[in-house]
Amino acid sequence: MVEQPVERLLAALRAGGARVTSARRAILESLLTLGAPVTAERLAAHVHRRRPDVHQATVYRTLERLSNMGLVAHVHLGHGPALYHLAADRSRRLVCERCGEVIDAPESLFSEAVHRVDERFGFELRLDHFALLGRCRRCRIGTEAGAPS
Amino acid sequence: MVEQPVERLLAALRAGGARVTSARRAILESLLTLGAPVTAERLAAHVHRRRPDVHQATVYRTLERLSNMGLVAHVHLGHGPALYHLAADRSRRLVCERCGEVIDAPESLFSEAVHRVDERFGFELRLDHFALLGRCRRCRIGTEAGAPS
DNA sequence: TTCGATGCAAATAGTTTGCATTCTA
DNA sequence: TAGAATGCAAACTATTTGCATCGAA
Repeated sequence: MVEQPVERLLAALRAGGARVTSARRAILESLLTLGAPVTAERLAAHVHRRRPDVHQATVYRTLERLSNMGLVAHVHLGHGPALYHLAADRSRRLVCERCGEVIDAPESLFSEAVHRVDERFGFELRLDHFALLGRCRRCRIGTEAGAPS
Repeated sequence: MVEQPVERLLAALRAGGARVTSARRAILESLLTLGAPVTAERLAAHVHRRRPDVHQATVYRTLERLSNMGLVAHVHLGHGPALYHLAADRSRRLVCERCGEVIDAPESLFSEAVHRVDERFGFELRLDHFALLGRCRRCRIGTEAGAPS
């Protein structure tokens, strides 16, 4: 939404041993401008408007690189494409499997469950990796049958 | 593992208005025999051993039908294929994103979080739809960097 | 005897990869 | 100027679909 420190991200890239290219700059600018979790395709389309030469494959490769460096993260929605967002974003995404609405829920709602799983199984739950699916307020009313996907 | 009431599942199918075919019988028998969450491919391979004529597409269509009827459910592991299992199984799967180990955790561990999400957002969380990713006891030791997928 | 189910092949969606070329550090 | 990053096309994986045929109810 608002202009953000692209330079900080680029510096982090460089610090991590990666190279700062114009394609990566454009991709990060778009990611910041869009401001919300986006599919690789939507991100690529946005980048394309200014830089038609930047290929989809580069977007994927850049997102992978950024993921490995911990700068961006992605969640899977099941059948659809993954959603990418800046890793600084600590909220959990509740996604309605019916209408697609995305709700940002604070991490803290799940901290107890995460703790219990750790205690019981020694398993470190990472809820940021996947979307948390379910039904939003509107969709759970009057729709008992026929769960998709 | 052990022999199970295939007939009960077939009866449920019939009761739901679906037809009982030899392909569906074979698929359900395999699903019961395998006894654990399986990919469509692995299930199809198992079915193939006895019934080489049953096509992959039929396995997918049958799984979809069974899902719609609530008899089976599936979880997504991210990049890989979905895992299908009998819906009667109420446990949640913790999947190590590093070594792939699958841990069955009781639903109850998450009931509080589910409740809180409901209270706060009116959102009905369905944790059975996705695998819960993280790191198992072994893998979280000595591996701080480089989270895959 | 009528639709639902199937087999087959082909299409599709999303993502990855090989390779020659380009550009950053 | 070495090696990382890119563009492009092609491969790939998981899944879906169109269509003619078959078979359960």
